[in-house]
Amino acid sequence: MAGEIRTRFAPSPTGYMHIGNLRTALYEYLIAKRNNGKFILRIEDTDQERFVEGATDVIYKTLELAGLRHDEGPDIGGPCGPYIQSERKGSYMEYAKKLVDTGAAYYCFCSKERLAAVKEEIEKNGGTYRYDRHCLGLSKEEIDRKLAAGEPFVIRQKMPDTGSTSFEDAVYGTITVDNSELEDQVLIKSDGLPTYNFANVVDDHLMQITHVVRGNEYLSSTPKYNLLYQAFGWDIPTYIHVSTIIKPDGRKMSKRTGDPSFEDLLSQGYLVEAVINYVALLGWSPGTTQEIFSLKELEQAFDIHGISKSPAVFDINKLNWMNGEYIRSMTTEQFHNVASPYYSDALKSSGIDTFKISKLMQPRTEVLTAIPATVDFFESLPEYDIAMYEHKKMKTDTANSLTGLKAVMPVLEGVAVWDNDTLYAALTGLAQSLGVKNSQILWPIRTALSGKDVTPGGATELAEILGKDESIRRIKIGIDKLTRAV
RNA sequence: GGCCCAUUGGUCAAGUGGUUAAGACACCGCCCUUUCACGGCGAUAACAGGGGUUCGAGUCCCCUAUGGGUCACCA
Repeated sequence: MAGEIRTRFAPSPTGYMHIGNLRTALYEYLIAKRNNGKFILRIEDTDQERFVEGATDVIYKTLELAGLRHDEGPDIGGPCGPYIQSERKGSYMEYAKKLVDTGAAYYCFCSKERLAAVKEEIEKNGGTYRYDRHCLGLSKEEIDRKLAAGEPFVIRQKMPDTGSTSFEDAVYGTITVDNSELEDQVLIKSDGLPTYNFANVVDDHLMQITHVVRGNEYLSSTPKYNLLYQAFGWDIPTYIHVSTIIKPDGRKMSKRTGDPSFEDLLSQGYLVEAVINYVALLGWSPGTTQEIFSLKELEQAFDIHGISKSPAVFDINKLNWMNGEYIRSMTTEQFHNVASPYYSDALKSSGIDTFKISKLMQPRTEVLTAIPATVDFFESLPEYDIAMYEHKKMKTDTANSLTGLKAVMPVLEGVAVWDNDTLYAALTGLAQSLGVKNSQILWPIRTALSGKDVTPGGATELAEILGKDESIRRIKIGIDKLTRAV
């Protein structure tokens, strides 16, 4: 383990994996892989009040779906277990007491009521509340007496009275904060469990984490962590703080405002690979113009240097494009596999060759969920307005559409092989012999076949898929409609 | 409010004192074309503002503005 790069993903189980979390996990995974290191999963569940049933399963499932395999974790074990903080609670108190012994921490018996009162008083006068160190001056005897009497207590970190604390961040550089800004934060809560701030440091050390990746909301508490590392005499990890992912309106992505989680995106028709690729590039640049990266390629290319400091807007447009790129790079068979669930049962049992539909759909699909509404007309001809036959650029109107469709009938009846090429040759031949533009024949047919103004493929492609009988039936319907109107 | 951080086109972003300030998405136009897409070509569009330092500043320093974070026995 010595000398090895070790990163960790340390979510608290809330039951919702938002995109920012996913990106953090991804970066941690990539840093580990890039350096032949280990990627560790640790569950931070020290907040009993926020416990959510089944939430850890969401985490396992997401990592697995995303392909971010961890090397150590609650489900697979490892040399630094247990990997669930609530199962490690015994050791935190021990470490906190070590700090008490060296004077880097102290017992505090202040009630929440007293703290609240002090805070209210200070804020009433426009001041900034910070714990007033009421218990710092307690004598040894007094402390022992209170402890023996079973009084509830917390353990607080003692911040230096003077000077300042600096730390290095791989993204933001050197950051210095005046020690007077630092509060004597709680390390051990009155329920005996550690706070996140403390458990995090202890566990990162015990698990020999070398690179800590987290959201930059932790930037301001990092000096306190450094002080803890120093008090213990432990090595300080490389900090990598990443910016937030925001929405076009500038607000943070959140579950509350209905923003999609990783799983939501998948169910909205995005491919895992595309989401991973997109998220990797949200806040990181490879320094080249390459944009399409498989996870394997990211493992090779990822470099901390390319992480950006400023927040990134989650742009669904670009994700759409990227999803389309992934779809287009598939083989037809692969696309057919992912598209098939979006074809209705009725369509699949209609005798229509859905593989041919997939062929047409592949270059036209960005998001899988758009498929049903695009192919519905294959299943049954929708009601449509004959105004659709009028098209300026195609030089069609209801009158010449009607004559066109009538002229088309015998050609279709007589065609030898019912496929796109043959049909196209026959119909353009017809147009030529009639002295009209191809579009004047093909546009009315496409309209009659689909009843839609936009279709995935042209008249003859649709005709091939619909088959001779159905195509002719639909064209007759078109002729009827037009005849009644003219 | 104190402290910390950020700011290159609408969006993602390259850029580490000397560039005509890349590339991509979106948008717009043209080509291809049996609609739509795909593909190809092209156009519009940016260093937040002001002071310095320097022969020279998107790059370094200061101020201002705007945005974000943080100030819990939450993580």
